[in-house]
Amino acid sequence: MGTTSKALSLLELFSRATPEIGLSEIARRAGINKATAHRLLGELAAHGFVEQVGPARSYRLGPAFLRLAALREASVPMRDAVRGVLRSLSDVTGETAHMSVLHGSVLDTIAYSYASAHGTQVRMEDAEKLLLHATSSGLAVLAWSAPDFVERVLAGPLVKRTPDTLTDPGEIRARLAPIRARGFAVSVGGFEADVHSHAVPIFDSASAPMGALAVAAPSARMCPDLAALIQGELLEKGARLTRLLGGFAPASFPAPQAA
Amino acid sequence: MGTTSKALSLLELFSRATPEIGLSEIARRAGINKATAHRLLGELAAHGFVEQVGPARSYRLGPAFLRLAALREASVPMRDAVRGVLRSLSDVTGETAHMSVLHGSVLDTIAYSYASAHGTQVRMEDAEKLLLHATSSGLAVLAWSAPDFVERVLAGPLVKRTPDTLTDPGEIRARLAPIRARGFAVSVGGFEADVHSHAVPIFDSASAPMGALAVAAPSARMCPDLAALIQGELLEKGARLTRLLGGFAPASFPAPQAA
DNA sequence: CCGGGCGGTTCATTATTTGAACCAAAGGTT
DNA sequence: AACCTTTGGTTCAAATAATGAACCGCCCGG
Repeated sequence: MGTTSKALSLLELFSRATPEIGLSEIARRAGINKATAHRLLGELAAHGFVEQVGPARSYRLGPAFLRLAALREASVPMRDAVRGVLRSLSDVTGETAHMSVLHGSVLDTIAYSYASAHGTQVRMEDAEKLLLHATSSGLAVLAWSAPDFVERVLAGPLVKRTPDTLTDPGEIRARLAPIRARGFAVSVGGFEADVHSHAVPIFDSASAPMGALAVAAPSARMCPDLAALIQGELLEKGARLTRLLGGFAPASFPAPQAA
Repeated sequence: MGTTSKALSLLELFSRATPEIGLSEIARRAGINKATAHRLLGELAAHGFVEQVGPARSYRLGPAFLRLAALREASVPMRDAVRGVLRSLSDVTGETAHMSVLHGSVLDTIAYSYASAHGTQVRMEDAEKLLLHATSSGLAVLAWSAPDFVERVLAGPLVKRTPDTLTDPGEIRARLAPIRARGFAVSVGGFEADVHSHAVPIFDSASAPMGALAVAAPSARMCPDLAALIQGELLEKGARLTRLLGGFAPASFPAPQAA
């Protein structure tokens, strides 16, 4: 791994749960020397990627991301399209909708939308990184991924997040064909207990799955009617989002109008 | 300069005008070897900071900024506050409002808002980086900056962007005291010809100027009434924004209610 | 069919990164 | 108040990683 990668990986340490971290803690979590961490953070800070704050001189993500995210949006409008789709999904289904994009072998949640209807909602604040084998979003992505990528994921350690998490490679592999046939994936309590979620893949311009659109509901509220509603909405909105982002569903993807 | 800084500075090459750049072009503009650029871009790409696109394999800013900008917003809510203030500023004044933050010795424009009123508007798309000596925003920041920082800026090369750009260190120095007394800075055609702009500084939690809030109007439309309106609005909205961002105006800052 | 541009790769040379040991300062505990 | 631990930050010789000229194969226009 290059020096630059080490520096960039320091940025991965920040999360909603830990938005500010001290020097020693960063070095410890990243598994690098304190002096090295200090120098790398200095370089990141010079470019506005991190900044120091407070009397403890803790580090947090810097202001450069405002500018760069705006620039990214200018060249690849995505946020607005995603937001609109999520809003309408959560409105219609009355449940939490979220979108995540593939990053290495995990899914990063980039946006979510809560419904105003119910008191209980599946919350997404603490689910920034989704595991491919443990979520409906992950299964949706795997189902349309290249076989060697799937095998690499299934070969790696499959963390058992909950008692219901699928960790048997064979079982997961067997689930992918039905997902491909129906166009969406389902997970019941695989990531968080008592959460029933549906997901459809979103494709890029090369027809490769680049992420997933999902609706998560409390298991207690799931029923055939709600499931049918969510599935129909996801297939329709997923197809629309893929188009909005300039992507194409592969020819093998089931036609959305097939009810 | 460290290796990491070189990699990060590649990100500065992207702009609204050039959102996608090829490998050779990147190496040329950054003044580094093609092989080096290739390796650095590879590391950036592995973390989602850039991505390759199209048959030409050009590079553009990557999707990681969506996630990181969202995280930055979660720890330092800024964008929403800025947006709201800008919107109301451009509505009330009928002119273009913009916000920029200090980054080294330039100002990065992070957001702007156009008014719906006039056909002619000062456009901000091509003004991502503002020079401190040539803009009202820059003068507003300089007026409340530490003397050694001011001297360092005035010592450096002062680019003459237009015939009206101030480039005499002595003259600029002399302008800062009146700015401090009134609370806002003015620039007439110093950055773009025929643009008349006003700006107030925005302060951070240490009462240091972290950026500026500005209103830019075509010179032809400027008159005493409009100037008075803009000045009053800027002082009020600037004070509010400083507070919204968790900052504090220094004791020396003129009270906004002093009409 | 020939340049000349492109993206990407190789490998010996070189300069940069690295980390143990070291500060001074700031709590916590006895 | 003496002590221990941990904090952010610094130093410098040793070791590792970055570097760039030359090199592909490719595609496009002449």
